[in-house]
Parts: sequence; structure tokens; C-alpha cells
Amino acid sequence: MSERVLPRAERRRRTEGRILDAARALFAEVGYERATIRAVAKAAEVDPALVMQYFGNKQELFRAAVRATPDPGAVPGPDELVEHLLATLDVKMSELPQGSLAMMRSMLTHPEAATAAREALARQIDRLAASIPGEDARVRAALMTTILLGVTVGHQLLGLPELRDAPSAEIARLLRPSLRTLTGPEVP
Amino acid sequence: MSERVLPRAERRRRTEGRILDAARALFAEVGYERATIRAVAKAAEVDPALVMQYFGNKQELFRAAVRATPDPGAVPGPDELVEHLLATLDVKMSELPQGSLAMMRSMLTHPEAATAAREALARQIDRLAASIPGEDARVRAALMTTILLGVTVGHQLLGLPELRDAPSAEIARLLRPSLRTLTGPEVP
DNA sequence: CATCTCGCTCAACGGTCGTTGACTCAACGA
DNA sequence: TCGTTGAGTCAACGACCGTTGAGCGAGATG
Repeated sequence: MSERVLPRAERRRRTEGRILDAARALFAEVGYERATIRAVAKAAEVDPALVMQYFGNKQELFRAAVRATPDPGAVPGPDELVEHLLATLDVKMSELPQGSLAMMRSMLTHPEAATAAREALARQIDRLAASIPGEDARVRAALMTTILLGVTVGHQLLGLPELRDAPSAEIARLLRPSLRTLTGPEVP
Repeated sequence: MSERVLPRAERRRRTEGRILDAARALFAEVGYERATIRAVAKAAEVDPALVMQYFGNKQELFRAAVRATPDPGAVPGPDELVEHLLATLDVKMSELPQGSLAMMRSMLTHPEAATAAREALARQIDRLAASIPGEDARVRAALMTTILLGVTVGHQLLGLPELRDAPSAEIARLLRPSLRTLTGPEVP
């Protein structure tokens, strides 16, 4: 019926997309080790050898599946800071991209995912620290970052009921003072 | 020289101990999947078959290596609460037992480690929520718990430089207000 | 001393995984 | 129309892993 005959290039693009989607979903669900190329291929309705042919090896497939988790642009003033963070958390609680989930799922057990996570966290720490006054800006920024990391892990990857059931607005409301006290010593 | 001839029971006890120590260290370092029984056996200077003979299978070895991460006793008033949490964090930053690290390392990728982690976190949430007034006590308790989780992950498992280089006392000092604002709505 | 016990090793099996090379066949370009 | 390209498949290799069963040899037991 709708079995249109597609041009070669388009067909290739779509299969590669299917493979990447399946890889992202599987990596995000079970992590690097347990996500086998065979399982990815089956989910994409493709032969395992094709995955190798397109991405070279498993490492590269993972890299391609995780790549391009774009850091948002610059962060405004030291006060909009918290609101900006809470907004990203809000995103994380609903539609966090599969690629980020895949990276986070594997960051404790897969070396490359670990360095990718460290780099992403370092970028966020840098960005935050630039907007925080005081001597210990970097430590404060690191704490704010790891706080969000912990909440995201508990909610998205461990699925703690208390966080799953709470509307993201309430979590943001409860978390706001905790983050605010870390933005700097000056509490107007 | 010191090659004392030990009684059979004592010898058995020590080998089992060596295996468990090696298993804990390896599980904590690389996680469940990458920690092979062969590697554990080699680290304990023992044949892989002996590990199986003592613990049955890999799952049981992991269970034995992680078992008995004793939850501390009851938590006092809602004010000593934060200090108590910060004290446990202080422990976590220096001498956190290998067994706990092993569980945390694998909690995102190994199903049994995940449920063990969920249960441990749930116990802490229960304990905290009992000391927090108000409607949203459980959400607050969950946030306090995941905050500590995130800081511990960032420090112990990812090794973020900002946290590794900071003395634990300063981290406690910076984190105190963030946790305090979560203990309840009443801010005297 | 003779026998039993048991801590421990050795060699192998079966399964799964990442990866490879040869092959098929439809789309493409001249 | 015909040779070429390239998407996709098939079957297999080699490595590693968890696991097993038979066997050895030194300590316990009488």
C-alpha cells in the first residue's frame, strides 16, 4: 500500500535514523554494557552487520547516539540564574532528550560516558561560577550542579515515587530556596 | 618465613574474606558488568571456580559484597536533622565503605543494585519525613536525600575536581542552608 | 597409620557478544 | 541496456564470560 519506493539516499537516511533512535532508547534504558548491538539492530529491524557498517563499532555508535547534547547559551544575571536552572530541571523532568539519558545512565560504569558527563558538568560549573561572586564560587557552582544531578538521577533514572508523583512546579518551588542560598553570600 | 600453617577453618575464613574484599573493590571501581569473576579471583589470588563454590553465582557474590550497609539509628529532632545528614556526608567523603560504593556504582545499570539503592533511599526518606512537618514532608525529604545523593555521586563516583579539592567542612558549611530550607516551612 | 574431609585447582562446556568478509539484489548513471 | 554502486543480509570467527564436574592433596579424625 504505502510501500513507496524511496530513492537510495533517503532510504539510507531513514535506516540510519531508525538505528540511532533504537540505540538511544536502549542505551538510555539499560546502559552501555547491556545494550547489545544485536538488540539495537533487532529494534531497528535491521541486520547487526549493518549497524557496524554504518558506525564502525559499538563505541562509535554510542558516541553518535549521545552526541550533540547542546549546552544552552550564556546564563544571564546572578539572579535569573536559579530560575534558569529550575527551568532546565523542568525540562529534565518531562522531555529530557534520550541522548542525555543514555549518557547519564552509563556515566558510572562506562569510561567514555563518565568523561562525557564530567565535561558536561564542568561546562555547567564554569558557566555558573562566572555568575557567582566570592572566593568559593566554583565550589558553590559545583554544589548547585550536583544538586540538580542528584534530583535528576533520583527522578529520571531511579524513579523515586516521591519525585515521580510530584508536579515539577512544586519541586521547583521547594528547590528554589536551596539553590538561592548557593548563589552567593549576599542575601538581600 | 611467616608461612604459618593455619587450621582449616581459619584458612577458609581468610580466603573468603580476601574474595569479598576483592569483589567489593572491583564492583566499586568498575561496576557489576565489568567486574568479572575471573578478575575478582585473580585479585584474591584464587581460582575462579572457588568463588563460585563459595558464593554460588555472580549475583550472590554481589549481594554478599554489598550486604549490610547498616542504616544508622533513628534521627533526633527536626533541627539536628541537617547536622546529622551533613555528618553522614562527611563520612561519605572520606571513608564511605566499599560496599556502599559498589552499590552506588552499579545502581544505574544493574537491576538488583537499582532496587537496593531505591530501598536504601526510601528508608532514608521515610526517616527524614517523620521529622519534617507539613503536607509535603515526603517530597522535601526526597529532595534532601537526592541532594546528598548527587553530591556524593559527583564527588565519589565522578570525582569532580571542585568537590575533591574542597575540605569536607566547607562543603558542609555551604550545603547547610540549602538543606535547612527544606526541613520545613517554619523559618524562625 | 588409615581414612575421611574439604579447601582448592584444572580443564572444559555452552552461550553471548563484537566484529568481519563474502554475497545478493535493486537503484543509479552512461 | 548494461555495467557499477551501494544498501542490506547471511554465516561465521574469535574472544570472553559465567558456570560445572572431576580430581588432587593436605589437614582433620579415629
